Amino acid sequence: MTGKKRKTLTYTLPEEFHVFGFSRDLLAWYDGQKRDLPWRINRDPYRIWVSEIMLQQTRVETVKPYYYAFMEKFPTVEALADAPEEEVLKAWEGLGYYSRARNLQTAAREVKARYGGIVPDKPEEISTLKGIGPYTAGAILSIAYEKPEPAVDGNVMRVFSRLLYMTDDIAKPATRIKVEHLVRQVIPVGRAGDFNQALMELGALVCVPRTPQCLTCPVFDYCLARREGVQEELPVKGKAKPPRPVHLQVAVVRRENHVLMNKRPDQGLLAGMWEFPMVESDAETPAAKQEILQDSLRNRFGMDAEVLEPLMEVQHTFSHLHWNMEVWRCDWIEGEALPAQARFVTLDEISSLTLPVAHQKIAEKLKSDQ
DNA sequence: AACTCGGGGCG
DNA sequence: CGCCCAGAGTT
Repeated sequence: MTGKKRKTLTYTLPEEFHVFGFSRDLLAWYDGQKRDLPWRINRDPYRIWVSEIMLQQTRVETVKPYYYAFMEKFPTVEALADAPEEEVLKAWEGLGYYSRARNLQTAAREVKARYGGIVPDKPEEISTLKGIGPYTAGAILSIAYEKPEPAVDGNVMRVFSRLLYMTDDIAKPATRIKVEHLVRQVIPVGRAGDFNQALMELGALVCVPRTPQCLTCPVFDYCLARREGVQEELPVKGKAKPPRPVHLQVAVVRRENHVLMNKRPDQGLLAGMWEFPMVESDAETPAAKQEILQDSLRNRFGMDAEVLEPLMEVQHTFSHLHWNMEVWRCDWIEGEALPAQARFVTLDEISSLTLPVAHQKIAEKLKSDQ
């Protein structure tokens, strides 16, 4: 009965918002309750920038240790711009969404070359930098430069959907545009950065996804969803597609005390990271799996190897993929001319390469078995 | 507008 | 287990 399409809804701010009440009460709460976070010690645009990139789709507690290490290693735009790409990727290892790291360095080099190392403070300039989308542009401009720009992330979407009883699907891009227009109307002059952070802080600490803590909410009085008792039904969000299963045969090819590793292409999934060679296959029988793996090693690495026995199975789920990995112990037989992206390394050397978590699981087992 | 792109924490 | 996280780039 209920179709997917719905009449377009428009929202206006209740009168209370216009008399500074909402912004004043939210900021007062933020001034007293804000967390002590490492990117809040000053307003250095580069420090804010790095934090915002790391925080994309990533929790504060996860980011903290990476942030400390990253700022230690790359303290300035120039330090990041001049660093080897491999080192930047290594600093990102385990954090996920690795294109963030590559784009961040690309943008740092752009800032050094085109803007004299100064992060631009104009929306139309900063938005051209790789990895800086609508949210991150608004966050840097408001927090570092006090520009009155909205910074609408998942927290702000949730907070506003409840405040204004919005039933739009927050998974849709059009909804973010609506919320940006609404936020723009309530940014207090001179405190844009704190206000945007206060909205996010509220979403992170009080107006949380499940079981929002309305009794301690500083803007309880303004919330239309709470007024109707529907705060736990909001926001509306369409369901994501389940991850697609992928079956992989993985080779641990040993040659004396070395293991064959392969560097993934510099585009696409896990770009530029190292892995144990593997091949996608829906083969059913062990013999068929062994043959496919052996053929793949010959075709891709010009190598004869014997696929001996199963070592372990590894499951790993991404947002859109589910890897079923069957790992095989293999022995190198012959073949010396490895392609450029492949190397034999010792177990100790593996830890200096940048590996995705799924392959770290394999490396750990090899180390524990030796 | 839909898809790709990681990994972990929590109820 | 499903959901969500200070989203952006590509098609």
